[in-house]
Amino acid sequence: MSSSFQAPKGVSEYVPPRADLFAAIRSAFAEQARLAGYGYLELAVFEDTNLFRRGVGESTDVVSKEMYTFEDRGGRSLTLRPEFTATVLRAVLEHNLHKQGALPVKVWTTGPAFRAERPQQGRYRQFYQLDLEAIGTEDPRVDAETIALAARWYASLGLTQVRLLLNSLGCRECRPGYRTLLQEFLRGLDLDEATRARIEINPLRVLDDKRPAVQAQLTGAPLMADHLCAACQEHHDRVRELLADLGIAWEDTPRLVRGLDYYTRTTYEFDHPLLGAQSGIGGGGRYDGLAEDIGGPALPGIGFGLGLDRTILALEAENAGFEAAPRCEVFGVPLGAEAERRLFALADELRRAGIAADTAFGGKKLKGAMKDADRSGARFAVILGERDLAAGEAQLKELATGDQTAVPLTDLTSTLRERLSR
RNA sequence: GUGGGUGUAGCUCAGCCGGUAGAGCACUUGGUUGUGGUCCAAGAUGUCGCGGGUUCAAGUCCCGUCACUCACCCCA
Repeated sequence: MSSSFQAPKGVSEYVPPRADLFAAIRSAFAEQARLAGYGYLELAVFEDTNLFRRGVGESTDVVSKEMYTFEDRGGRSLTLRPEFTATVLRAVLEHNLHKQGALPVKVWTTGPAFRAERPQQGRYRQFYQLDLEAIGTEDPRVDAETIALAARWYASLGLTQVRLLLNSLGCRECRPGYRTLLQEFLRGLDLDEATRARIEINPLRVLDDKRPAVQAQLTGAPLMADHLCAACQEHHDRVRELLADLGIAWEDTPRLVRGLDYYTRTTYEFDHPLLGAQSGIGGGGRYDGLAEDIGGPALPGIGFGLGLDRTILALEAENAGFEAAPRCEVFGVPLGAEAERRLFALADELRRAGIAADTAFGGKKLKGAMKDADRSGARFAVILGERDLAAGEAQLKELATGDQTAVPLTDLTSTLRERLSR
């Protein structure tokens, strides 16, 4: 019997044991970020609507039809963040992080984002991302560093089928000319009305249309890769050289375009072949004009957003074997009130020693408490009854093998620590 | 947002041409007065997603609605 209510349409929620996996992969990312010198940010979940209008771009689908926008009691227009980069950059500028220390400012954050799309597996109205940004330098080494960080994280989770799709979208010097060239080409094709409208608003997007009928017509389309200016070409070559130095594989994907207007130069996507239509598990790129677009100084930057929901799905699809640390290693089975007190204290002592411990609650009989021990996933059960108390010992049972030995009560913690490390 | 598919026990699902709801797993209890997982026996569990309609009778047919899901679109 559930209540009269359910979570709003398309909101992804996690409960144990899946939520424990969710927390564990986020912790694994935090460690990667720390090792590479990225600081943590805790930020606003909603913003002035204009931040996204100007940052993400009016011509994008995200801004034009997918934002959760509302008016607060003071009549201000606010929007639940549909992505992280605009918020992170706004916060970095607002808190003057770019003036306080060395550039680039290296930061990361995580949490929910919101888009009003029709939900399906891997696409939710409330979804979760990891976001990492390096702000304040054009050095191609930060492009490679951020890409490598994401790739190392995927690898640390045991994922082996993640593909890195790489492209360069040029800059304010070379893209306008290419854009015009592409528009001229596209106008000559046989396309539906919505796509023709897109040619005028956001022509690059037409390139990664998935429909075969459209792709077939695109074979001779001009590509950004053939029209990069000298500086962008040099930058792109350097990034690829650095990735190769690190042994990170990628696929040059000249048709790759991302749906957010701010991207310049390096643009990429992490893709997982087992996830169907929602195969993009992460993506990012450089946004050298974004800071100015939102009214700030000229500060180049690069970063990515990685989807936690889709990463969980990828882990499950690959059966990757990454597991959260166990919630219980030792389970106390008490028989009687005195044993309950002693094992309650033992659990506390074990936890202080860094060992996950739990005990049966509710005055269960031996059989029921042993069943709880089994279900807890613990390696060891500590059984304590009148007889054992009288003898000053407890029964230590290894659940997988059934081997049971008596251990003096005073030696329990040290014995468990020793046996668990084997 | 567009076009399909599916909603039956905690989970996975069966349920024929409308006739008053089932299986496996999980769960509870017992076989075991101090031993789980295996085995044996017994038991409990459903607003058949929700609302309306047709009918003597609806899980089954019709309409609506909600949720999930597949593709497009979008992107994480």
